[in-house]
Amino acid sequence: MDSKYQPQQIEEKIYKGWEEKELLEPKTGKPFTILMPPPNANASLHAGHGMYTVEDIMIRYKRLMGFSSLWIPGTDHAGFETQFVYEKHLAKQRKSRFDFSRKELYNNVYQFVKDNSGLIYSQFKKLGFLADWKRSVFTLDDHVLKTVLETFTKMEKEEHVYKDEYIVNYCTHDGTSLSELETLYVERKDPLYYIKYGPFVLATVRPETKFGDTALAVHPKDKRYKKWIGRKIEVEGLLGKFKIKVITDEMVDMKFGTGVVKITPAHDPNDFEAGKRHGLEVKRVINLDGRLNELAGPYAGMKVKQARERVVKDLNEKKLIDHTDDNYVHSVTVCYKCGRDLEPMIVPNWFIKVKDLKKPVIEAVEKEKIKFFPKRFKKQILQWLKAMHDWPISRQIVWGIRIPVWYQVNGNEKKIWLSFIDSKGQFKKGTVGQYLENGYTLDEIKKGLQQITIPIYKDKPVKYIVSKEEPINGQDWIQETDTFDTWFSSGQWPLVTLKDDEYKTRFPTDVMGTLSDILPFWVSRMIMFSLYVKKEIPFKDVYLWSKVVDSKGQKMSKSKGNVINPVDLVNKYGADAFRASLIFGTSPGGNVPLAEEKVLGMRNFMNKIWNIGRFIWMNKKVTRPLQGKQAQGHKRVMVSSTNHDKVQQLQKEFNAEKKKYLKAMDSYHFSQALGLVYEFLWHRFADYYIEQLKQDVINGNIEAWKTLEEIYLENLKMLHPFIPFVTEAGWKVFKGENNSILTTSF
RNA sequence: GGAUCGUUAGCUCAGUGGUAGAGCACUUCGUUCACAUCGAAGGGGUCGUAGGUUCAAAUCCUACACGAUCCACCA
Repeated sequence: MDSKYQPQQIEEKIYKGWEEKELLEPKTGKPFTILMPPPNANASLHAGHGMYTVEDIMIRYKRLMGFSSLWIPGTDHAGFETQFVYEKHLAKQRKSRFDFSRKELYNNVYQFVKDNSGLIYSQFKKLGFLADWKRSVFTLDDHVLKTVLETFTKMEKEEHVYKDEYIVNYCTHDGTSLSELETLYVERKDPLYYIKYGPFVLATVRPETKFGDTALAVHPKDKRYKKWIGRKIEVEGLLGKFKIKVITDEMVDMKFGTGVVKITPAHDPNDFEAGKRHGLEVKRVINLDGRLNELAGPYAGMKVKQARERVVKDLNEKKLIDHTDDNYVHSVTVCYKCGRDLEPMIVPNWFIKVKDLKKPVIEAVEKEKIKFFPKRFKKQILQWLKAMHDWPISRQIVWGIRIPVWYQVNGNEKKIWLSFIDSKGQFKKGTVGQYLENGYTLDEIKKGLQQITIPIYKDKPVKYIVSKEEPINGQDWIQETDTFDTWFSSGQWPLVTLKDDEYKTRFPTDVMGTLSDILPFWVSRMIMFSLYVKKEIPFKDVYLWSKVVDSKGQKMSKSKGNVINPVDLVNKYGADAFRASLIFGTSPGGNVPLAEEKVLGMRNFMNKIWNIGRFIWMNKKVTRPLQGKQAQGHKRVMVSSTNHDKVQQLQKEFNAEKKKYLKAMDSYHFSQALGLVYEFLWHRFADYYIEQLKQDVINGNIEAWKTLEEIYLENLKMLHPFIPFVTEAGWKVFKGENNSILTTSF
């Protein structure tokens, strides 16, 4: 045995040994199952992934408790995220997604992901994860597609799905609508213009949307404007005179601005809601490309910001601006990827009605059929579930699962808008009818198709069918180009990871571990899908682990430059030290500061563990039968009553430690459990008992030696879930190279 | 605006009615004898503020201050 524990030399070998002996796979016993939260397929390890250690701790602990532990890994295609990364990659080659048909683009991204995947698994192995890698599931695997499409079909049939125009946050640069998760808010100072509007003055930061105004609103209790309510007023605007109705709505804040608001349903979420309440016309003036359209007259074709400047300039010239407040601070919704302002836009979207679907979810959480650790997250998820509104599931990107909806072309030629690349490589944009008339076949259009957009025609909607396969008379149908929101597929994770017969034995799974950030987006949806499809909860417990932050408690981000690469730390100090530093002295659901000094401290602990074993091992030889004077000395030690008492005391102290340990482990108090063993092994077992019994052990006191060995090995087992490598290495020293700590039990 | 969490040693954080703790940092001493990636000893905190409950409060309650996060709003 080396006097220093050197993880670099043995970790890889140990892991290989587990693989060769098939110890990553479940053994017989009562089932215990965890589904690994799927990281992005093309991701590489970041500090946050380190917290997966918590699941490894559970898996290994249960294995040692005699359970049939199974940890199923997987990767996520991460739609928007991955396409974004790929597009940046394209940009370097001075290309964009508009240079490709959706089919080409999809295949390219697929290849890109394939080329970059697998890395994270090798890094997970480096961390020692005891997952059954052979069972890895990718969210675009055939059987996953099958399940996801079936779920959608079922939902559509049972009327949980609808298509509607909806106001979404739309990034005109990335060309897609964004989920709540993908939006950020930034505080910003923008001029607030007080515009003369007929008899009123009203405040707005977005004068360029005034061409889409379809009403003015005041608060019902606002006495100042009582005489105008319900009347149509005449307004002199930039495009001449027009009439507009004055309505009342509670949403108007009398104290803000002048208390009069313009309602622009097509370009503001609140106005959209108000428009619905009052049955107002929805007048779109900004197109999806971020430019004003023909309703804006001379401003048509201008981008939003440019149009705003021109409109303000022209309003000023016509003396239609009363005054401007230049110190107005408000928060603006921006794209979390490109940082540009998001445009509230009317986009046809597929929705899931959540009202009925979320009911059983709320019930399951309230009745604690699913428990949360730490407990406070129960409140959080309930709050979110209650506020949850209909879920837009379509995304205008290609990297994902294409929505299995087919629109009828025949009779709708003028209603179906699309873009495609023709056989000569020319980019085309317009209605399908326009190109069919010009001699294109539907096949050619489909081949080079990029995107189709079908507005809602309320009087005569475009007919569609839901079908996993292309309808037989394919000539007449064209498939939706939108893909599902990533959460739509990852939300079905528990429905696609187990084998059919395992749903009888391993479902619901035991624990779902994840970061509290995605509790609403992911966890609640997994519960929802599972209850809908399987009529059963997907997991019994939810464990929310900590967010890994830097040593000052700051979130790690590239822009701050405080990103710590876990791989470097593992190479330097060993996987055990890294793992222990994420668990030792931390609490779940909070922050874990990751600092090199802490990892170093834990590395020292690993070395201590190693050297305790080394001391005991080195003295094993001495306990052989002794002769002559030695034997006399030996005998004398054997009968020493003080030492006998010490041994008994040690045994007693250990029993108490183990009891506490088991209690902590069973209640997910991993930090406590590790701290307990740390304190016992180092400061009681080594600093006190070994020092006290040292001479006796060296002299060959069998009772003392035997007790030290037994208790040491027991502590290795207890530590094994946290620090698998050093404990396995120590175990092999005592039990033989071919033995594994994983085959023992408590 | 609503909610949740936090505020404890120089730093990062455990501790949840009964003698204030850990890691790192700091001071002093000790190297052949398992480990200097070590050991021994020590300094350092009126546990955010103000009230209350209690024989007893860092811990329970109330209010406030500050910070973090989530949700909503933001014309």
